[in-house]
Amino acid sequence: MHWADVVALNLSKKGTKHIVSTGITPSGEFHIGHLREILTGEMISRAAKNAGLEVDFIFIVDDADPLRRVYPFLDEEYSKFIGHQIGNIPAPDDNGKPDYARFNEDGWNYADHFLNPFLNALKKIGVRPRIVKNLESYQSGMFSECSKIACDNADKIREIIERVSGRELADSWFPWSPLDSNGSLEGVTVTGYEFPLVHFIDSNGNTGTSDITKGEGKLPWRIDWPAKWAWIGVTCEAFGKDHGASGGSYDTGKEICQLFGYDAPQPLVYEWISLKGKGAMSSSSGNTIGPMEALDLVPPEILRFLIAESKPSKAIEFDAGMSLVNLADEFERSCARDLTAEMNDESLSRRRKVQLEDLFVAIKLSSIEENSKSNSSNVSFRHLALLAQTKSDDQMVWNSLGMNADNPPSSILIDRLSKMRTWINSVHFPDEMRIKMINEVPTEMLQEFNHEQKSVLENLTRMLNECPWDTDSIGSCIVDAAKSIELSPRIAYGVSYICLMGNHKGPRLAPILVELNKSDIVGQLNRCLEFVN
RNA sequence: GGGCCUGUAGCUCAGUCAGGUAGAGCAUCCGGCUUUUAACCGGACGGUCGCGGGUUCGAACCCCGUCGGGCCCGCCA
Repeated sequence: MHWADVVALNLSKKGTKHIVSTGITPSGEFHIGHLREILTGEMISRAAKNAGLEVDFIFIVDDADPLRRVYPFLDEEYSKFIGHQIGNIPAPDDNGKPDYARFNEDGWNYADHFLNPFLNALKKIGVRPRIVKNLESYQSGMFSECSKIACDNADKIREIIERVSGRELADSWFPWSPLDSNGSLEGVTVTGYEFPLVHFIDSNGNTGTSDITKGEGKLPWRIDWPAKWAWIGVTCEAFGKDHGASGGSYDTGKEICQLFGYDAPQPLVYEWISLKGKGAMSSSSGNTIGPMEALDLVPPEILRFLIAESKPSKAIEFDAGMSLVNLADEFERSCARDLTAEMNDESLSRRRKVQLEDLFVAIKLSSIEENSKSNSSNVSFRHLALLAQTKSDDQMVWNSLGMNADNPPSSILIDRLSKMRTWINSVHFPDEMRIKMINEVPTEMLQEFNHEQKSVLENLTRMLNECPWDTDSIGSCIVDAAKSIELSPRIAYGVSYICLMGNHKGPRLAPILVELNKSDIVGQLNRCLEFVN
């Protein structure tokens, strides 16, 4: 059974109405790793709906969290905002400096700046969660009841956190972080509490009060999380393995939740996505790839498939090079198969059947529109990559695929080609997929040349030199170089690939050569010819 | 210190939760096609399932141990 269906099955045992929650702090650029958080939750929601459950899928934006430090993409000017809530400070402009103008005019804040492009990407991926913004929720009093319970039970919560996480909390620790008069959550020490006011002294020695029913501060993360479960009514949440560790925030949250009179949601811990060969994904390293960037390279189904086909416990290694090519091709191949028919084969082993079922569900979950079948273009990415590299004109690509005015390419395919061109022009496109002509003489291969190959090379060099430089003529030249001395054209192609690409095989040659400089090609062949003679 | 994940064909992995004679894709090789889409079609090669014990009629799968790899537990999703 597919992992999403397993979770759905568990949920169905607990009731028919469910709220599946996900949450992210928009403290910087989003990357593919964040997509796992959202898509894992979204796929559980879909599976639960298919199981006949009533499901609300929400995305909690933790914009009440403070800015932790001046990230590499930020100007040093942001140091004065450290400790301030990211939904309350200006967004960085192109130079990483705070954009006060936009902030003052239309409230464009730091959190929105990073969140909005991600939401746009989600739309393209077919994810439409109900957005819950943490900052607003605090300000509108949604957290009031839980905050009161937390403050009233400060000792119990302290006991839970210290016992479960094994960490010792400072004497001054209190389950509420007040905002000081400057709007910072850092360096503030709580000195007293009587509902609804928390008294504090800030880092400058100024005293003040914070009303916990008005969002003049926030609950610390380990309490904030279970408080959200309680007031929203979350019944299922997928979260990263950091929270899932023993003594982590899920463990403490589970107990703290009880104080709010609520049972913790069904958990699902997922593994991280890392960049292949480059370690963990991080927005500060230039190598990271964001959802928006990936969407420029491949159709959105592919990104969904990445998450759907891997069990959440599986660490995913990803890059926008060969990993993506293989992933995309696997998706294409799988779509083209008639899995329903394959599953009906009675002779299959149980395991094989389960495997097919999981793949079937994974593909279904990869479709952008719920419950629609994913469309396959029946053209592999490798193939399309070749065509896109050898033909600068789209129409020539369609012709090559046997498409014309009567049999036009689908909009899916047109989009796919356009993305392929973007990919090819990007740094992500893998070298091994790139068509490359060689300049050096492939001496080792040429040493193996027999008499026939030498003769063909001689013919080829001479004929190409006299050849009009268009696709048909070049094609004829290559063939004639062999045929004129009663040899198979195959030999001529083999010779061409070795001399021009340093390989025994290759893609259709004439359309590539026509794009290149004739004298360069003939020159290369001449150097090879000199060597064999 | 606590915990999680992981080790299966050259590569990437599925299969482990419900034990029943080892699976897929890629790569490689062979064949077909031959003015050739590194395309496509057909086939082959390829694994003592990290290691050692145990349970069982039967273990990649369950239990115990062990070795290797990755990661999380600093109020940071």
